[in-house]
Amino acid sequence: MQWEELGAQQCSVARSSVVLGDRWTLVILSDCFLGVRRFEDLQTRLQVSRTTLTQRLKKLEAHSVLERRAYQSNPARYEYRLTEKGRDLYPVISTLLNWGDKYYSDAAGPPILRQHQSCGHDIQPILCCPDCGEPIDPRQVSARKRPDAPGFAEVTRGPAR
Amino acid sequence: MQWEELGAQQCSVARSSVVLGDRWTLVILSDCFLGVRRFEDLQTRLQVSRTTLTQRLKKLEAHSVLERRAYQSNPARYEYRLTEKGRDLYPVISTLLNWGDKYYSDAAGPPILRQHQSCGHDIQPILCCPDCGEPIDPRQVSARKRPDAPGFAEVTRGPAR
DNA sequence: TTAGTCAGTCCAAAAACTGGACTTATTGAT
DNA sequence: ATCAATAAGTCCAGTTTTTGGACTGACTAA
Repeated sequence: MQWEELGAQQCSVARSSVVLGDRWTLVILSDCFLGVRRFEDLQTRLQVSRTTLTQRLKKLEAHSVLERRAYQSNPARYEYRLTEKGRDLYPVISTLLNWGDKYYSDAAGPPILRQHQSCGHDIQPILCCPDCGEPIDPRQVSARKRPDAPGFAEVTRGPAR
Repeated sequence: MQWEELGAQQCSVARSSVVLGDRWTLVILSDCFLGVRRFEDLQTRLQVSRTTLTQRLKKLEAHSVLERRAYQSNPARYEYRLTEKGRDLYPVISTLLNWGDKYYSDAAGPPILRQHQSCGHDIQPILCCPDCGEPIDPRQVSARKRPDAPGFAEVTRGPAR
């Protein structure tokens, strides 16, 4: 299956992966959330090849995750800013950061600290239920296909038949 | 820069991307959270090439995100289960699902519904502050480098100098 | 006049991904 | 007893992506 065809799948993660699913995109976006906006800064900080960076930025722009805008002319220079759709990825980047912090940071702690301005604490945001407000325990969430949604192949469960 | 070298970066998202950053891994994990455990089921549902699926499962196992375990012998057959580290990715998959639901689902709504058993509602989990309990507004979270962490190149900000 | 900045493009080599055929061991149906 | 099916892969040659590094064009500052 080709990259783009994945988007036809009946699954929001698959559709999202068309845009986000590669080595660099999430890292680029993470830098965007830190305020990095320029080609040169991204390239220097991430050590990604210029060709790949160009392609990723174009793709993110094409999908309206980033907006390319001139910050000067003569010569024209551009910067990349998160759109609203891009800013809506904050929870994804943030939870990914939590996971990386938990499993891949060294003894001295996470390399980047996040402070909640409202309450002043350094935090790692957690998932909560928007209805009852409780922290989410994954085992308490059951997923089911929308009844009328066209489907995936059935899942084999349990021990061998 | 090569794939694995990315892990040496001083950023948890970069480190996480070594494991998760490709077309297939997030989709595979999403299926794992839906209870899919077998090679054949993953291959059929996702239409990923067998070679790539093999490689991804090996990688996820090597990073202790999935555990490969025999569910029968003669002939030996294996299934893949999320480890605790794998289950800790639930927030990432879940927020990714939210984003895909918001921007890529058709008029009939998201293809997969999630119900919170504790309160009975169909939900899309949101990020909250573990300290004050409030829903997170990204603009209220400031990120800074841990003072003693070895660093990235500085960021260029504002208009041209 | 020269060097530096910035946002890219261009290239050939290397790495990753593809579909499909094949393997091995077993069970269930004719 | 034979045949087809199931399951978890391996193997291969061809295609697609990614890479590092050199290069470009329009400026600015020394």
